[in-house]
Amino acid sequence: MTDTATPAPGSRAAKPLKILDAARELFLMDGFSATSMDAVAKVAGVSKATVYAHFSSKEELFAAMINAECGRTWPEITSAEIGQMAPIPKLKEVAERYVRFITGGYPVSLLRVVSAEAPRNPALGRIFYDNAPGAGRLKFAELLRHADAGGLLRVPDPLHAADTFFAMLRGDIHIRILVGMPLPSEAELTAHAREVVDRFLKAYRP
Amino acid sequence: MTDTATPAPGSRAAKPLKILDAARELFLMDGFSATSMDAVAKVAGVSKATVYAHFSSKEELFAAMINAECGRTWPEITSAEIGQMAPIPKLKEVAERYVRFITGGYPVSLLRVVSAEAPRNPALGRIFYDNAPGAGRLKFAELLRHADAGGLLRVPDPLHAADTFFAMLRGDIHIRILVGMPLPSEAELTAHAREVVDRFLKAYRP
DNA sequence: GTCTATAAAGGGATAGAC
DNA sequence: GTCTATCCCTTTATAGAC
Repeated sequence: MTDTATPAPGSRAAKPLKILDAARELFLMDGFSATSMDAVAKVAGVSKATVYAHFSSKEELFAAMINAECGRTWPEITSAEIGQMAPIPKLKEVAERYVRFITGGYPVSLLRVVSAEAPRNPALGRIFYDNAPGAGRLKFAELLRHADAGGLLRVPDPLHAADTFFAMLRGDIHIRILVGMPLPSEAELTAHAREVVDRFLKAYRP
Repeated sequence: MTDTATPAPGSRAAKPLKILDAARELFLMDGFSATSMDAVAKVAGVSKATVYAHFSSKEELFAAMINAECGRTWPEITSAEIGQMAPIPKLKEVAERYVRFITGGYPVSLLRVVSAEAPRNPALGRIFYDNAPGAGRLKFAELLRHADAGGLLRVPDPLHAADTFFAMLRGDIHIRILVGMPLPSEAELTAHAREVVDRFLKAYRP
């Protein structure tokens, strides 16, 4: 299974990776239909026949790209060092990280293309969901269960509370970014995250 | 200005409307790039040359369609009869309507195509935002200002609170639908709306 | 596996008749 | 305004040489 390791630049398996890189860049920027296999080949620095030697169709290349991106290790919104914090700083740190994460260009682009193709390829939507938002909510619900057990919060339905927490953090901002409106300033983002944590604590206070 | 009224089926201006109808159907289903002008002409029941006689390019037709859709009267989430209700039933009614609205196929499709084209056409994103989510939040913020004045809630930033309210209602559900996952049952939707209203009231209690 | 060259189909847009 | 027919380019995908 040496193929799964990152290959050296000159090695054989370097080309499929270059193709996937090019596919990511173009599909995420222009969407599925507006991206041509010619463009992918050009950006990858290979011939179009080589692209087809590794991915039998445009649909398959797109699916492979989405799978690869969803399989990535997403930034650890709820990481190990957070586990050691006290509950309230923990919430604040998660909020801060999540807001930064969802306003990043890359997750926005990924959501855009996945949602655009979802009517024709719901399987990819499911993969995206399970790996990105779905994974985060499960972890965070666990954190809320602990906060409940510790008596800090009263959370009868941790999964729904996790959804509410992240939804509040996305707020209006996420939709605005999705439709191409300008990003709020860093200060506004921080203020937003803090306000949301305060409201969330109040809403789930015992 | 007789052109602005709905023309009779046989009249001259009926064709531009048929073209716009076809454009809406196809663009919302397949996205901008995957929709061909041939298909629009076919669905509209006219020749392609006629399409170009009214809309000088594919981009212009798309923009005209988005403009027309955003200019529509959106369902009155905050309508006149709601204005007569007591504050809490008012919130519940708005919540119920909003959840039904955003889970409808049509608003989801519109958001999908607008967000997909937003990187290349931010002006359309702005039009969409100002007419749909943007208009709703302004109205609802007004409602919250009244609730604050009446002493029911304590809302220092009504606009942010309105964003929070709608974001909580979108919750995880909106993302799931965007990426093509199945809709929750009617009962789940109702339970969700009620839970959110309760949490919101608690979070903004004086 | 990788290339160049090309097939076969479909795309946006227009000319010219009525 | 509306049609038919067509131009010209791009697209996906493959054939065949190395």
